[in-house]
Formats: sequence, C-alpha cells, structure tokens
Amino acid sequence: MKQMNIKALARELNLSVSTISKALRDSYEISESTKQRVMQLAEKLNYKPNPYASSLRGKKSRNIGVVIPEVADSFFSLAINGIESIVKEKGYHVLICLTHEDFESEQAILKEFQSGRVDGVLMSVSSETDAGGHIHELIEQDVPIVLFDRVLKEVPAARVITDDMESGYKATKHLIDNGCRRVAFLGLSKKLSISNDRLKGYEKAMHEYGWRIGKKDVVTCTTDQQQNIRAVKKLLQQPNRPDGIVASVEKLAPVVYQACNEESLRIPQDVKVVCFSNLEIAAMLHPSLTTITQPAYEMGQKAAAMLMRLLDKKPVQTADMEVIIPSKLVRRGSTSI
Amino acid sequence: MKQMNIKALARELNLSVSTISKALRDSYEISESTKQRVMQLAEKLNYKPNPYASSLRGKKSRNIGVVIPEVADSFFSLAINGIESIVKEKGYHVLICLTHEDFESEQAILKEFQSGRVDGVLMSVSSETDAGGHIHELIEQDVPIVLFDRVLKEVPAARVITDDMESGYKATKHLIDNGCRRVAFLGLSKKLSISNDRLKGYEKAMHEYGWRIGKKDVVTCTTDQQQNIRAVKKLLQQPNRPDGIVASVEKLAPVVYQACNEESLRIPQDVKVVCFSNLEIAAMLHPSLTTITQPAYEMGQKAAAMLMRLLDKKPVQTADMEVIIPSKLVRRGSTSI
DNA sequence: CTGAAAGCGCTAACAG
DNA sequence: CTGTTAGCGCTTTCAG
Repeated sequence: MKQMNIKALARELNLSVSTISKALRDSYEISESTKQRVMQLAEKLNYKPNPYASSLRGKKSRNIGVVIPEVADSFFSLAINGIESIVKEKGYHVLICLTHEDFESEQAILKEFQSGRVDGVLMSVSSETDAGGHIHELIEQDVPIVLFDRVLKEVPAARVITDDMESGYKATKHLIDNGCRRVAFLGLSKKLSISNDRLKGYEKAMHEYGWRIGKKDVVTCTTDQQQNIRAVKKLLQQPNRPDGIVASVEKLAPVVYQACNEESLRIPQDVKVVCFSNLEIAAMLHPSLTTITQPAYEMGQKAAAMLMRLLDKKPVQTADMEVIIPSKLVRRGSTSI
Repeated sequence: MKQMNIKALARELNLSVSTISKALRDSYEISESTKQRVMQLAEKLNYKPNPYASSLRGKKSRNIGVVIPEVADSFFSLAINGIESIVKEKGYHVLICLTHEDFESEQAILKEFQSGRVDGVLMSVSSETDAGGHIHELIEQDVPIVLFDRVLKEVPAARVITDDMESGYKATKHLIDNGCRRVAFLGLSKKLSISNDRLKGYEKAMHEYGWRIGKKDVVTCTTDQQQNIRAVKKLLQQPNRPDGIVASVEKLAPVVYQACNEESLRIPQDVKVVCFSNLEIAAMLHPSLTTITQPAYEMGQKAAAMLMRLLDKKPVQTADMEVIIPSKLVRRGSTSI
C-alpha cells in the first residue's frame, strides 16, 4: 500500500494542495468547514505527513542527537529517560549514538550531524576525548549542542554537570571520618573532566586531613574490566595497602567487590568503599554499597530543556550556560562496620 | 555558515549537479579524473549530503526504529548495544522510542512510523500490549518489523526470543532440587508473552514434582515498585509461606530482596530466589543472586540482522522467521546454603 | 562521459 | 477563503 500524500487528498476533495497543507496545519486562512472535511478525510485515509519532505522544506528535522559513551550504564539510561521526557513534549525524536568511549567514533558522529540530520545535540564526551575541535565545527554549522555530565572545560558550550569536585571531596571525607587513613582513588581516564574533578576533591580531602597520597593510590582504569580487577588487586597487595577506596564510576563497583573478594579482604572491615553509582540495586549488594548518587534523570531533563531553549532561539543568558545539580552521598554498609 | 550542497559544488567546478551526484556515488559513468576533482572539493568544502533530500527522493531513511518499554534495564540496554553493532555496519541510525510499558504510547509510536520516518522497526512489546493491530497496520504499510524478547504470539512477524518456557522450568526445577517445596512466581503482566511462558515452565516443573501451586503463589506485579514490595511481603506473610521465589523480570530483584529483608527472612536459608536478570552486579548482591541470564546482546544482534535481511528484500525462509536463543541458569548464593 | 530536466512531498509567498 | 507556483537538495532517466 502506497503512502497517502497531500496531492492525493487534494484530488479526492477537489482542493489544491496548499489548501490541504494549510488546513492540516490549522491555518487561520482556511474555513472551518473545509478544515473539517480535510481532517476527516486525512483520518479516514490514514494520511501521515512525510517528515522528510517537511524537513527538507523547513530545514529542521525534529530529531535531536544524543551522543553518549554507553547505554548499559544506569547513569546514562536514566539520563536518557530524563531527556526523552522533555523532548517528547516538544515533538522531537531522540537519535541515540554510542561512542563506546572511542574518540574517533565521537568525531565521526558529530561530523555526520553536520549534515542536518539533527536539529541539536546532547552529548557526554568519551573518556578519550581531550579536544573539542569536533564540537566547535558543529557549533559553526549552527547546530546547537549542550554537554552534560562529562564536559570539556575549554569548550564554550552550554553544559549541565554535577558538583564533581565537591562529591569527590564528600566521598573521601566520609571514608576518613569513618576511620580510613589511606584512601585510594580509581579514575577512568586522565582526560575525563568528571574523573579529574572527582580526583581533585579527593586530593583536597586527603590534604585537609593531613594524609598523604601514595604514588600508587591513584589508579587509572580502562574499559577492560579484567584488567581493572588486576589493577585493583595489585593496589590492595601493597604492604601498606589502602583501607578505603573511592571508585569514581559505576562500572568499577563490581571490580572493587571482585578484587576485595579475591584478595580475601572484607568490606567494610578491611576496606571501606564509596562508589559513584545510580544503581537501584546498590542497596542490596554484599555489603550494601555507599554511593555518590548523581541526579541523572534531572541532568538529562535540564540538558534537554536547555537545548529546547537554544532551538527556540530564545536568548540564553551567559549565566545560564552552566547548570550544576548536586549529587548526594548515600551511606550504606560498605563504609560502616 | 550555510550547508554546502551539490549545486554549490557544481558551480565551483563548472559541472552539472547530476555529474556531481554521480561522481559522489562513484558511478561508472564518470571519468576517474572528474571523480577525483569532485571528491577533493567535497572534502575541502566539508560537503555533507543532506539525508532528508536523499530520503525524500529515494524513499528510504536509513533510520531504524527501536521500540522498547525502557532503557534503564540491563536486558534492553545490552540489546541496544547488540542492535547498534549490526545496523551501524550497514549505515543505519537507531531511533529509540520508549513506551514506558504503555500500550497507547506504543500504538502512537508505530502510527508515527507509518510516515516513512524509519525503514524498519525492532520492537519488544509493552506489558500492556495484548493485541497486534498496530503491528499489522505497520506491516501493511510495508514497514518490516522484527519483534524480540517480548513478542505477540499471534502476530506473524519475524521474531527473536529466548526459551522462556524452558527457562521458567529450569529456574523452578533448580529451586525444587535445592529443597524448595512451595515455590512462588512473580510475573509482570498477564498479557506478556515472556511472563506467561516463564509461568508455564514454572507450572510444568511444579506439577512434574507433584507440588501444588497455592492460589496466592502466582503474583502479578506492576510498574509501581512500592506496591510490588507490599505484594511480595504479603506473599511471604502467609502462614505456610513460599520457600522459593522465581522472579520473572530483572526489576523484581530489588523488590524481593527488600521484601525479605523487611520480613526478616534470610536468603537463602528461609527463602531461595532465582531472578531473570542480566545485571553484571548480580554476583555481588547480598547474597549473590542466582539468575536466568538472557542472551541480550545476541538477541539484539540477531533481531537487527533479520531486519537488515528484510530490508535487503532478500527472501527469508519461513523457517527463519522465529529464532530462539537459549538463556542460561547461573547458580549463585541465593539458592544454595 | 556529461548535462538538462523531472520529481520525491511539503510549505509559503503571492495572486486572485 | 482558495489556488498557483516555486523551490528545499538530491537522484535518475533520457539526450546529447
């Protein structure tokens, strides 16, 4: 069955295509009676406007691109829900593109987006991203972009982040307050804003309390989970091993638990752990996991709302270019005996 | 900066638009030398073909729609990864649409997809879906669709599923083999294929071993987690309460743990638990959770591959219309003392 | 090997 | 209030 189109409707009703078009868009130029007739026939014949024709004509696609490293991660999946809740209202569709933490892929995706395929972009950069040329290029093509969570400091794009430094500080302080004296930090990449900021908070807390940070106590993890387990085990095999761990991304929770297990170290008796995570199930871990829980859904919503505003060409105050939504420390079993 | 287009390239090189078009698509009609010139200039001027113009002209969008109830669920997020790994190769984009387990939304989305916005659809139906009219309509508009995981039995569409009945049977048998005599089953909806099939397997195992199923031992859960916790608590408050639970979807894992906790019942001593889940972190639960783990990634891949074949108009054998990939029982602490 | 021209379905200026 | 017409950017005959 062929797609019904405006021309066919016009023929059927002995009207011109423009009349149909206007009637469908509820234009004031068209009489109520014809609007009725048109709407009814459209309904009856199951007419669906071709979005590509509209896009071509109107230079807007009603698609927004969401570029993230990964979906199988509770932060990102919750953020997607937040994004979707906002853009759906405005009649936009969500095109999800995964970088798998690969900078080349990220560049390729943004390049593709220069084609006009999307009207705007929401992005959380990959752990390999340390330059913003591709973002600049996109902006130059007048495709608005809002970064969220993982941002690039030097790119002057709108952004929604959480208080990463403060959270790293809170996590570390919480461990120290609970008796830890040698706390280790697990980051994801030296290039990553969130990793670095959380690290800064960690360093601040350690210094503030006068604890020194061992050379090997800041571990940079990779995307290879087995390798990460080995790295954490090695960390814990040191003669004067850490008695506290701040894991800066969700992926590392199983890694730390596994490593402690294999090293026969008990959580929290031997090692206390705080992990950045949004997993609902963190409370049911063995032991339950103390987390820094990010406002994932809200961040997605806020970022999407900012993008919608940009798309409406409403002037956005410079002051509104950066939004910070705080994370929460949720105390659980992994940090208290 | 304005979008570069074919016309501009043509003007620049003193060629016609059709020559440019052909050169860009590497047509045999064009000389090597002009191809070179065209390619080079296109590269230099950062030319990106407008996908909507191509779509309008060629009647294909290179988008595929993925319709699922939820992203914040490890099964679906892994399936998305699988889907993406396949369609990306073929130059397709993934448009993700969330139904939030709502049938009306699902219908609206498929309706929208009749517009030609996508070339094909991959879908896992909502828990409220019990009729396939919307799917039929889509097929009638020549939009191929492949269902995965949650399918509708009576719809004659291609499908990729796991061995749900067998898995329900395995899970239940495992509990019985570990000493349970009164096993309860938590389903998600009476309308849902996977829930029903898993339930059938459960019933089969119970009957096979001669255990009767109490009236209240099959619980239908909802999307409201608090309500689910209350329901499970009620289940466990019965005088002759179940000593085993099969939870048929991942969402229910925290519910069961929470309910047992609030009822002061120990897992696995008082109640043994098997849950359908793909969470990596299941192994670190307290206690570690025995799961039926579905081949989520593979199912996504297979479903996408089937859709690609449908889009290529390659004849698909009726025998290939249904693919079943088995799930695995992973024994852990929640079912053994 | 290259070009002219038609048209995909829709919108919007302009005319009546 | 309704119709005519000219594109949006691209592909594809069909002619040279």
